[in-house]
Amino acid sequence: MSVTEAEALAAFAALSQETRLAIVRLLVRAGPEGMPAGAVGEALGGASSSRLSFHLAHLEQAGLVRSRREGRSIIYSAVYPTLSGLVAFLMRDCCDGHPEVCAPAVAALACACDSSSKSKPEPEATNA
Amino acid sequence: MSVTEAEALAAFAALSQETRLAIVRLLVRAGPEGMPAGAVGEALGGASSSRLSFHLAHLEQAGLVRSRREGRSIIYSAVYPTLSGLVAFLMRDCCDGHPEVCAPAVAALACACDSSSKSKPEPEATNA
DNA sequence: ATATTATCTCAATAAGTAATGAGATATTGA
DNA sequence: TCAATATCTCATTACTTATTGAGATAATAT
Repeated sequence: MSVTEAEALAAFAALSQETRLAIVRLLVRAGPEGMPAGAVGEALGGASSSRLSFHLAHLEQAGLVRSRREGRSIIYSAVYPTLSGLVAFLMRDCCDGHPEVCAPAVAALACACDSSSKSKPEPEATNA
Repeated sequence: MSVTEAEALAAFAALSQETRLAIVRLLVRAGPEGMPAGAVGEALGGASSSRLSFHLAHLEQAGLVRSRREGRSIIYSAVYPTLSGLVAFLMRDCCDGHPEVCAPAVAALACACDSSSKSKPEPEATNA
């Protein structure tokens, strides 16, 4: 759950690239089960295999995604705890001296996660 | 409050550099009033003025900080709505298909912002 | 074993980003 | 106006990162 500065830097760097940000968004939406590299490439509109592999490896090294082999495919999935930790890292700093600025961020989250944060207080599955 | 993909990419790129991340954290803690460029440089342990100016300009272009002239100093301050929007951007994607993964993120925020999110449901001051 | 599918690895090239140092601009006080 | 303070701008150099294409590795089916 806690993210070091080095980890945050790596994660931000990974997220600051168009292809990688698209991959992360795609995998986050794909859910914990993830999807094979080939499907990611197709969804991105045909990225070359080497390029795709490069970005997936970068994301994996940054801890934003993970992979597992399944048959002849390699399935990639988002690592939700890293995303949560990144948010916590930013907000922790944010709150440190001026808690009042956190309200809007929490409000934004509460809005986006309306059904989960208000109706489903169930224990998390993939959090760190 | 809404952040486009291009804005998110710019913000992530800005946050992925050690000096700039340190600046943002410093300014976020400095509060809405901000602090002069020179003080930022000193707090960072003596960065050259050109280097500091370069990074501050980068952050300002990414919408993470803003500046105003005050006497002979230029005061920089964090733009909280961009940070909130960035969080909302990530979480919006996160929630889109799998709301259950948001719970940990919200919990992390609620924990970090305990006093503000639970005791002070006052209207936000700097949100977009 | 061989062919096929799926993905990774490597080397080369191209492009973008950061640090440095010199100098320019703006504000204030003598 | 002149000097001092505070910060920005520009050019150079060094470093890092992304793309491409060829080829290697792993798993499966015939």
